[in-house]
Amino acid sequence: MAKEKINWEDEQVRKTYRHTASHIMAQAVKNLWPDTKLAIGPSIDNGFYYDFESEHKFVEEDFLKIQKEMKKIIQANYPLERFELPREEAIKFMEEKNEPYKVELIQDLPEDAVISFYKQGDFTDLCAGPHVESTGKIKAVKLMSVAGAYWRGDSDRQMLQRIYATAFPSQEELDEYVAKLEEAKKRDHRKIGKEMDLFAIYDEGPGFPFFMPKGMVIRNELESFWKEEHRRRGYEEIKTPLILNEQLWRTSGHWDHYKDNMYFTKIDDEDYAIKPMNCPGSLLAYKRKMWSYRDFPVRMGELGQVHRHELSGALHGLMRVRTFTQDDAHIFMLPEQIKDEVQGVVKFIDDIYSMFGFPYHIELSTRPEDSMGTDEEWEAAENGLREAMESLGIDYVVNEGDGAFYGPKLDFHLEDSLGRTWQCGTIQLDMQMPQRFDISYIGPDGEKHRPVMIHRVIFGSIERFIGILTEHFAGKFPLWLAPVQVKLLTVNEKLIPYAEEVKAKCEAKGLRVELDGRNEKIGYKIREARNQRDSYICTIGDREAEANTVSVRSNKIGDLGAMDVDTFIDTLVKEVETKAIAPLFEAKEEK
RNA sequence: GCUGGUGUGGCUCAACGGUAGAGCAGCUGAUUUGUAAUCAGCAGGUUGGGGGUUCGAUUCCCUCCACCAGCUCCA
Repeated sequence: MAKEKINWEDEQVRKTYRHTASHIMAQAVKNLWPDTKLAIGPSIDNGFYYDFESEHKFVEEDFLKIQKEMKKIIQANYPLERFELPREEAIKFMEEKNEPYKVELIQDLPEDAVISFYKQGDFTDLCAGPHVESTGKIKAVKLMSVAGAYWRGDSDRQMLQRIYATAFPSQEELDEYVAKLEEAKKRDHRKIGKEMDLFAIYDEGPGFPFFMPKGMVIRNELESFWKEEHRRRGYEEIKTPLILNEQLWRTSGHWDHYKDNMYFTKIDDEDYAIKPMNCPGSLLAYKRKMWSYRDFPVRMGELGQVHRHELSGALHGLMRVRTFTQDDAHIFMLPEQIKDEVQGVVKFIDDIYSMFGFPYHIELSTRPEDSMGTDEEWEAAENGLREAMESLGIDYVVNEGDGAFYGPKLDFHLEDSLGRTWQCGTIQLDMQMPQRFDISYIGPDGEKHRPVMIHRVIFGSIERFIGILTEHFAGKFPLWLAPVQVKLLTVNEKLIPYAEEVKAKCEAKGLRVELDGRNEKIGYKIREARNQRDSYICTIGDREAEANTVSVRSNKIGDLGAMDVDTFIDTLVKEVETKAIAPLFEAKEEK
């Protein structure tokens, strides 16, 4: 059978294919609800969407109906025909079709733009292309979800209905994708957090997470690790208060640029604010004494808890909360030290992310509309970041207008289980706050000069980073972070004394160990330990007690068989010390 | 904040215009157990909050809150 070959690995091929699918979906929706107005319908990472305005509220029950209509269009195998129109005719064409969004799109095209359309059957859409030759080429489509989306991404404008869908060259590949999605949902940190009892968020405090004992283990390990890594790299640690007076926030510019995200309070009739960022506190700490250029760079680290009033609809488990701890640091330095310092932090972040095997990408966020400072200052700061990146030879994408109000930044984005990206690390170059707080150092000339300041985080926030870790490892954390490193299960009560001995040996070596000596069947205890994702589950029966062994199962690589207790413990200690993400044991041969 | 959806005991879910039911977890007892659930009993919910319609609402309506998806925003 002559099967047409599609190079699905090619991103451009996938995009073209799904873009055509999006036209088919638009046509189907127009067929079923002719009053619908069309906005835009691009392909995206794992599929495509189309934005509609319609009296009809699309619900999931409509999906089958739309898919059926799409099937008809696919079977009709309409060719996709491209044609171009001059601007005025193009506008007239879409006005006649009563498509105001399309008219607006055309009007906003540059004067010299080629205005092209694609026609399939009796459906025509404004489109730059390209497309596959005919609708029959599309083999498998599935509508995924419907959600609101602002026209042109502007929250002041009309909200449209966006239907998300995906398309694949075969039903098998589509099914595989859907199955993969289902699997990914099981790694959701909110689900695992509940199952493993790591953290919880209650109605009493939306966006204000509670960390339970097992979650605290992870958190404390991360923080100790963080402190150690920073000591090694020449950082000093400070702690600044959660509440500081309003004047400070006026000085810092937060009052003018960040007020909507802040919480306020009064003390003795004076106005105070709860800190949404740590930098003003750090600046006060800097100002406590005179600094010499010889002191630079000064690196002041702080695990600083901040509170931000995030929009209710934006909250998401530990990923976006209203209070979180930033693993912050502020670096004060000479202008000529910018490049080295930025590069140092980029490498620092890369070291940490690589250690966990996290894939990430970097974005350079430039000046936002609501910001302070002059164009020259911004340009200098943006160039500073650019140069540091370019001489490191690391790729980045530019995210226009997404910088902090005080400076541009390099953002490090990590992925969650569903491929959504979350900004974690960031390096922000600040030319503003040093001025606003009038900080200085004494240069070699004996005169006062203004230092440059970097704000930076590695994890981003402890909370978000734990969310990413949880999803990446599906709750099977690297041993050094695992809440329960060793779970001992006794086959019967007579074995408890031996199990206690093993437990004491583990504890003596600093391992987190739990003993389940309950009068339950071994299968029951194993099931529970596996559901809790305990790292090493050790079964202890008469055989083990006699030979001074434990029978071990790793939550990552499965059954390891019986092994000598001391060997087992020593290997675990090594696994913890090296912060390995995989067991140091060999997986046992499959029978 | 916006659009749409959801909200039943600790967890996962069922039911219904006539004042809620199961499994798991918990507790008690029996079972002393060899690699993903031993058996029995007990206890646990004014069905997210408030208001309305109704003889009667958890079920219908309104409103607030929270959660989910997406948008906007962001560590």
